[in-house]
Amino acid sequence: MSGKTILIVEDEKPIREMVSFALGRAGYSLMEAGDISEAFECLARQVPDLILLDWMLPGASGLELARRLKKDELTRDVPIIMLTARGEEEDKVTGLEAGADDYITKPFSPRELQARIKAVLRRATPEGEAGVIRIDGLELDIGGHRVTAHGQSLEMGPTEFRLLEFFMTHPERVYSRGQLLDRVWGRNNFVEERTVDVHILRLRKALAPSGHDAMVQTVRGAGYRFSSRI
Amino acid sequence: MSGKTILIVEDEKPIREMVSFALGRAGYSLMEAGDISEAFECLARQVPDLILLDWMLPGASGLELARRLKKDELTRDVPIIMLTARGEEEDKVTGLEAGADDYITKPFSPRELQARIKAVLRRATPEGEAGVIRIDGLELDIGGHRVTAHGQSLEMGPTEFRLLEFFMTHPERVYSRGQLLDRVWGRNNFVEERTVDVHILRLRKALAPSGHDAMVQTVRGAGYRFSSRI
DNA sequence: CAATAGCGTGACATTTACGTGACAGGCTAG
DNA sequence: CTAGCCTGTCACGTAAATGTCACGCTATTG
Repeated sequence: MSGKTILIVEDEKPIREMVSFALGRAGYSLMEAGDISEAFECLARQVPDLILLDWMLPGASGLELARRLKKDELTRDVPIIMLTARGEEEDKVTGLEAGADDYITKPFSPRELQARIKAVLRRATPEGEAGVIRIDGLELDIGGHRVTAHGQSLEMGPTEFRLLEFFMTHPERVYSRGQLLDRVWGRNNFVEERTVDVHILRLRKALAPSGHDAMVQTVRGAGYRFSSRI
Repeated sequence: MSGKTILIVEDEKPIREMVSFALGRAGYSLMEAGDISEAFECLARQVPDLILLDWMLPGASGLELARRLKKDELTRDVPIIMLTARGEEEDKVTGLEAGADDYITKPFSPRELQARIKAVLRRATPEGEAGVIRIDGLELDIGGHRVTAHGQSLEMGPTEFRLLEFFMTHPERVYSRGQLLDRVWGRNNFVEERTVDVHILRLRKALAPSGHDAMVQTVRGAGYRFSSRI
């Protein structure tokens, strides 16, 4: 439907074919590469909209490739999702440092993969340019990473900002702590669910000066909701 | 506490019992099937929230069952976790293509199983507009976890909300206290049947401000019914 | 009419869920 | 290196929710 092009760099053929099958059916255009040199061939032909990059590759590692991609002017803005084997948790940190936008632990399901891809593409697309969301006098400038109410600037930490960003793009709906961890913190991380409470508290404190803290609502036994209605 | 229902299809009884024990203690409602036909019996009775599906089954394979489940309208959206023996890597690919959402390699620990189940269930809830059910001026917004009547918000506890949600998705039909305990509280819990009465009372009180409490009707000797007709 | 089973309802103890302050570790800038 | 911010986790107190019971009312049965 969208016709986005995705490059997958993965040396294990079964996985590559599975991904190719699943994404092809989802309407994406696929380019496949089994190693680094093939990857560069593909990149020379067309700059994809997203890159799926295996962590373990013959020759140079996926990490190295990620670094090089992030240095090149042409591929700098192409989001990267790393594919890692289970238990390489430390690698995750290095991978994200190298410029990866997300990562998935193998084995993963097509459904999960599609969800991640959708999420990453949504984050990467020019939505950031246009983005000033305004609800009930509260303004969120995504590009400028700024929150204002009645001209007054509201200060908050990065996590609170992401939380508010998610809330303002998904208002009037309840999200459980688990869902918020998925959507705001990123998937498969090992953060306690109660941590969400603390950041909700911090977000409320940050919104308090303008009185918008009342929009962050607790739904007992269900989760939290951002709403202009009482 | 969530009361999600899980169907396990597995011919090896020891594994089935281990899983059943572990998940039962974790608060899930279990349905067990030893083969394909038993699986269909269970599915006819109730559509579960998740299916644990053994790869090797007598008769048709788990793969075949997965395919059929993904074709049926009712069970299309139910996530499936495949249970495979070690080293069936290719099967895994095929299984995921067939629509499985995840897979676990035997032997697995109850802890790992629970983690996977939790993860899959968390992702299963779709992003799209969860429907708003409206009966006779009473509106139930499932996604927003809200009940309104004529723009006025009606407050109630979590259990009352689940009860009303069940009633509004199954109106015009009488349910016994036992059935309500099964469907709203979840199976295998040890709650007195008379407790249902109390929550019916609380639900009626919550609906009273708009006069919709009359829709919760007592059928003497049989149970309760939610109906717009008097 | 009396006896009885079924149901409504207020009260209460316990459990659960949530808000909140405090704190240690990590990261960054100076 | 140090100071300061951000983050995740914990512990504790409080408010809400839950399950159970007892009592009384009501419909049903004989």
